[in-house]
Amino acid sequence: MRYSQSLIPTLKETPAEAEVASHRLLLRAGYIRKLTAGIYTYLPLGLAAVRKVEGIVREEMARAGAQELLMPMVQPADLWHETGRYEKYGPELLRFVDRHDRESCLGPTHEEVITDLVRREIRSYRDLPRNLFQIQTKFRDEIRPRFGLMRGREFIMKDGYSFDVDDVAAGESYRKMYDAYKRIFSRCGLDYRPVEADSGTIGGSFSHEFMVLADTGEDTLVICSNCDYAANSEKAAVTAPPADESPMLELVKVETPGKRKVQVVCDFMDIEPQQLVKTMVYQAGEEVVAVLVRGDREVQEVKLKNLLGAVEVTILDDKGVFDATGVPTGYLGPVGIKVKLVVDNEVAAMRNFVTGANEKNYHFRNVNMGRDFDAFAVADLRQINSEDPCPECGSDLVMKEGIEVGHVFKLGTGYSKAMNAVFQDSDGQDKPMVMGCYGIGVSRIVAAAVEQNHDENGMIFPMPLAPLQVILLNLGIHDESITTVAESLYHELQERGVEVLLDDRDERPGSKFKDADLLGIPLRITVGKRFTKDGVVELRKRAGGEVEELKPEQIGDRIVTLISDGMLAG
RNA sequence: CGGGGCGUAGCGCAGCCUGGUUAGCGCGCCUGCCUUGGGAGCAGGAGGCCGUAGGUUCGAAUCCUACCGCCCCGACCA
Repeated sequence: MRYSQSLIPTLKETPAEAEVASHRLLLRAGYIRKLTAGIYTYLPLGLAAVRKVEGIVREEMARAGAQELLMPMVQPADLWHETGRYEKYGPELLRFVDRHDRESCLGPTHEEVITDLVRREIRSYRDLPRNLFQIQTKFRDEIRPRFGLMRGREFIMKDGYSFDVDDVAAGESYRKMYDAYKRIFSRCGLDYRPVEADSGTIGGSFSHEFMVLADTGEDTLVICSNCDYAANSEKAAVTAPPADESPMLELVKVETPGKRKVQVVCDFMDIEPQQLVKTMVYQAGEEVVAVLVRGDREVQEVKLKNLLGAVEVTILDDKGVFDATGVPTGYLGPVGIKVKLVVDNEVAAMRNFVTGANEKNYHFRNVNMGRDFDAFAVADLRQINSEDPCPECGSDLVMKEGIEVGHVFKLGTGYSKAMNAVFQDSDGQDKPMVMGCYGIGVSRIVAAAVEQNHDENGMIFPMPLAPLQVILLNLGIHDESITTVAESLYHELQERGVEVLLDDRDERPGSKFKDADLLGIPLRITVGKRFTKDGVVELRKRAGGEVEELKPEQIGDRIVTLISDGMLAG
């Protein structure tokens, strides 16, 4: 590939829209261009990087026994009605009608389509298990696309689905995918962690996310400093403290005029936030629910959502709270509250705490559950933090930011039952297939790799993901001997199967060096003055910047060695 | 959708508050000379419906209204 004939529109200045490193650098290096919010064109180098990820995914999927197919992006609403997700999925599902007024949608994921296929084609337990995947452009009408390829509305995803005869076999399929995912992300040269995760809109009983560690990640992970425990913080179980056995004191009503915020009430009553319990009110589907957590804690809405089985929970504003409870915010409490009440298990273990009195300008002291109020449910409802112990071994936890690049789910029979995807078992009975589903954000991996591998000069691709392996700089376009060497190296490397970009532009050396750094190609060969003077060319690693000076005839072997080393790394 | 911000040349920005000749600057682009190991220099040049529509005004990039688009923070997720 000749630079002079390529579309690699590098930018000296950073476009104003780009915030994070991957977005900034992918734009600057001419890998991607935005068409509209959250929708990008992959330019030749960007596409080449995507193809590298796809290649690794395909190899590992094949190794794990999965087969590739390709499903339609446009899907009939009927299928989505069968599982109830046409309503449930929310506005992220882009719906439209075609010329015949048929309701349709753009596929954000393909459980419905694959299940429809499999229920038609698979009849017998003899045909199971099956594991099918595709690599395809998905569309999700994200509320807020951001960070370039990190969260687009249109993105490239590998999605796979397994079908098994029973839970045990499904567990085996899940494990195979889990292992394949580890190999994939390792081969991509990423620093990642598999973590326990919430299963979200996809549903299902059990799931893991694969998180690339990066400060710009949108998720927070908790990782045990001692054992293997790692989880998404929205899922991470908080260990309930032992019950406080101190005697219950008499309930006391205290006038607290104008004192509404936790800290203000605490200062006024001379207590710590740990002795106060706040009452948060949520709209959960049709119903309104109050949640009790300690004054210094945060409600984890995903946990609340799962407890209530709600599609969505949103915190109510002041007006909503007053309409639902008749009490202004700041004075809410569990005693005599008019809405469904759920309690964090930490609160359930407390004695003699302070809450609002459900009356403007009053709070209670010495509130106790069981005596003063009862709860609909007690559960782990709060956000974990770094002071909490590991739920597995009790050791300290570390919190880190992560980018979700993969997610595996045990789906069970939710979809197969809803869509009547059954097989006939050896005993002659029809049984629902047990499903799993497995996603990888292919285009997101490119962004994540850049987040993890860049410096002030540009991107630094790990060899397996690099769009090209070598950039060869001809610094003497007008010098015949230099050009002869550069051209012959170019041809030699190509013949040896090396992916090489020859910078044959009529540019000054400075520009070529800058662009080479920006593009992040792992190996750089420079043919210039030093060849004229000493007969050597320079070989430099983008990562680390080590330089070797070699005779042109030594380059080919050295490059081949470095590439194979780089492919194995990680 | 809630909160904040921004739309002026391909990119980055100034001008707007306080309306008034031909709308500027840097980078990039084109031509020529010169230069060639870390985004050189000189000279000349092209490129604007100042987001769109309406309004106020003798006069609007500038003031007002609406709409559209984009970015950032939150809920969503590969």
